[in-house]
Amino acid sequence: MVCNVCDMTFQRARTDEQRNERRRQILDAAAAMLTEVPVAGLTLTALSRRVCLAKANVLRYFESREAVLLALLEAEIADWISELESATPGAGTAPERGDRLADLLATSLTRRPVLCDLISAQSTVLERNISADTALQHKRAVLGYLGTLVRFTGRHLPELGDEDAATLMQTVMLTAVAAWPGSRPPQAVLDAYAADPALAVMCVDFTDVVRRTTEVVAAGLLTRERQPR
Amino acid sequence: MVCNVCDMTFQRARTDEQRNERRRQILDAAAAMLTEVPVAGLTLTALSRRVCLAKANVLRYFESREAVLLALLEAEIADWISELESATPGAGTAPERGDRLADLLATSLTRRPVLCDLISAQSTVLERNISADTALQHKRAVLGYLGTLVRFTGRHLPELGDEDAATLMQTVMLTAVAAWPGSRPPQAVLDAYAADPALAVMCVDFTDVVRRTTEVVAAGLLTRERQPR
DNA sequence: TTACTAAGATACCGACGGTCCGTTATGTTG
DNA sequence: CAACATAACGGACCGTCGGTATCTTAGTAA
Repeated sequence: MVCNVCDMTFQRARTDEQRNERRRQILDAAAAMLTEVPVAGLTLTALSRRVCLAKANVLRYFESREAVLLALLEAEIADWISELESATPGAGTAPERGDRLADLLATSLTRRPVLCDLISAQSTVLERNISADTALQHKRAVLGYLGTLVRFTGRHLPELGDEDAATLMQTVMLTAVAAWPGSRPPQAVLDAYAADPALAVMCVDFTDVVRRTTEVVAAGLLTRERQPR
Repeated sequence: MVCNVCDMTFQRARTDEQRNERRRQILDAAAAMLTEVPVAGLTLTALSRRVCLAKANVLRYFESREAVLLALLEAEIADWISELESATPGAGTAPERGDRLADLLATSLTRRPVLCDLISAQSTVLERNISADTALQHKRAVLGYLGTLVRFTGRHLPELGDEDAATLMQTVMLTAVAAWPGSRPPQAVLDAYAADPALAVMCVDFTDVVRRTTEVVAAGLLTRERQPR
């Protein structure tokens, strides 16, 4: 199946380098598809068609559909973090810096729908059908990224201790995960929301929720910092 | 298929009352199963076996598998709220009442794993495969419950305005949804967590996260209340 | 007793994730 | 250049999923 759509420079991957290239192609295709369909809608058949490979051959490179998505998640997190790291903390009072951090997190997450989709599907959908080995490896990777995020937070709000910085980041991530409109309801339902003013509340703005949560939690933690119980 | 396990007092539901009884039996069975398997693992076949009905007959009472779970979700929320309503606000400073509210929410949610499972699966899993009509009806019901929860919060922390009470409850629910260990990883993975101290962090305590988030967010909102930007 | 209606049971559908096995491209050796 | 060994590949296939169509039969009313 020589594909004239995909840029297959070789038909059969025989060296390690070529195999890595195949993995990358699969991940790229998955990422592209996730901009069109929700995580649950990404099927192996469709993915394999996209990379011009038979389904069995996708499973040759990843132990399961979930393993593909988990690998993609790690790549997306790494990319996001490297974007965050390029932002310098800046000056101002602690609340001001908290607000700026809130804005930075909210807008950068909003710009990465694929990442948000994957994170929010992580516990419910992804961590099934995975060998214990893969799961552990993934967890270790995520743990590393979490540490980086906490240090990042600490650099922006040094008045928070390590523990509170971790709490802040944890709360923000949890909120983001839950507030992400995972897979949007069908259009008919959205239309009905728009028609009924009472239901408009249902359409929470993701960016706004994440920003507000970060601001408020940072404020709460800073308050407690000053006057510990 | 006359079942000697289920308490089928009639074989064929012919009156409205009997049909409601069937619906209740189905919901009860689903609730019981959710204490054993995660939402994603509750299959129509298993559910129908449990209520001693053919699969097609379960779908006679609910438009789809998701509709069953959505109906169960509403029932569980209603039950939870009626438990919350029975708690009286009590006295003390605002932060003290905030902490008590945090504890109340955290412990009551922890005691309701089925509710947490369903809420956390709501956007990702449940709101698919539902007619627009059912979706709207469900959303309206949830909206009503949310309003009750916000009023409940306002009664415990009257110094928060309506808007901040809503923000608090929203954040708490979002955090709870995301922190809920949806469907637990396989036992082998859990064992490995226990073995590796660095991975122990992964086992966040749900009750603790919800309690802390509520406390901190309440504190943050109260701070801003006193000194609006 | 008979006839009608709707609840229940059965067979089936397409799509899913995943596996098996025969085929063949491709680098290596004579 | 030809023969070979190997492993990437393709496609047929499996069991299970949610859901539908259709037939059977229980329960009621005439």
